[in-house]
Amino acid sequence: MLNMDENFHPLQSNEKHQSNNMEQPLDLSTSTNTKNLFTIEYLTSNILKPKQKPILYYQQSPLHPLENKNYSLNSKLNEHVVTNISNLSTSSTNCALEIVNGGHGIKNPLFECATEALQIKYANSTNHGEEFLCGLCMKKFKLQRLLNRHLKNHSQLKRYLCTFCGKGFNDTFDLKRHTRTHTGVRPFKCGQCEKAFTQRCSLESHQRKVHGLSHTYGYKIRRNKLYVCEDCGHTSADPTKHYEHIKNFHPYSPLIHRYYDKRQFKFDSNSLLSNKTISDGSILSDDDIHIQ
DNA sequence: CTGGGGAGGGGGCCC
DNA sequence: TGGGCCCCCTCCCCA
Repeated sequence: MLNMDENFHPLQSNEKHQSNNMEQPLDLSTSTNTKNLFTIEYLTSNILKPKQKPILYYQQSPLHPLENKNYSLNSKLNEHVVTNISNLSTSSTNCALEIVNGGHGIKNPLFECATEALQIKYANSTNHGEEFLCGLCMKKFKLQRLLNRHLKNHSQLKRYLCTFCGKGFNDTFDLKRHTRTHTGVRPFKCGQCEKAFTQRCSLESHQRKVHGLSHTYGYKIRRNKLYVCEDCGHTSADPTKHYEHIKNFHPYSPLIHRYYDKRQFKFDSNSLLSNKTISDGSILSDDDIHIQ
């Protein structure tokens, strides 16, 4: 059983940053020679070596990749991006940067123009009857698109880059998961002790090994979805409360404009939001939420 | 050896 | 059909 933070209060900005524990974010600022800046050597030479345990949310400040300016909150960065979208679209860079993962990542500007991934894709995609075979590792897939995604795993060039450390991922969810190592967000809290984890499987492993608990889920059965605010760590099992939290505390979050996207919010049929009738200014109470 | 952190990779759903 | 997103299991590394 997970205990949601029933008395959530947003931390003050000076609480979110541990100045004595700050890593220097990767310099992704634009310049007159953007293409040279985004070389593989550049992107990999700045990856930070030492591991540092997160203490509070936000050890590092979210960085605007074009302007090389740090913001106290991810939502502040998003606010700036939103209000300066016209300037962003007319920037002088030859490689237009696209921010992903709520401002914590960027699309690798090298990915689209590089030919390596495409060469791998078209040189090794073979169809053997009902199966699709990877020519590099001989793995079989039921669908062409699963093979295509698998082929990207053979490329060292990653589609998405972390703005904190420059590490690359092919999946935005992997980037989001990785970002928690920088922000210190630990959504999965143990109900038996004070421990919290970045991944659900880590929590279940902890509960199984330390507390002797065993979950009742079958193999590969999906758990109840937990909505996580990657800005401040607020969690909720209720999509409506999650939406209201984002709207009230992070009004410039990109998620605000995607309430209709069922990949982001799965409202039930009784929810006002499911009918797209959003109530402005309504603040939901922070009830204690437990999920099995 | 054990527990925790982090990541790789595949399945599935929605846009 | 590809992209995006979320989830799962699994593995590896480290203290």
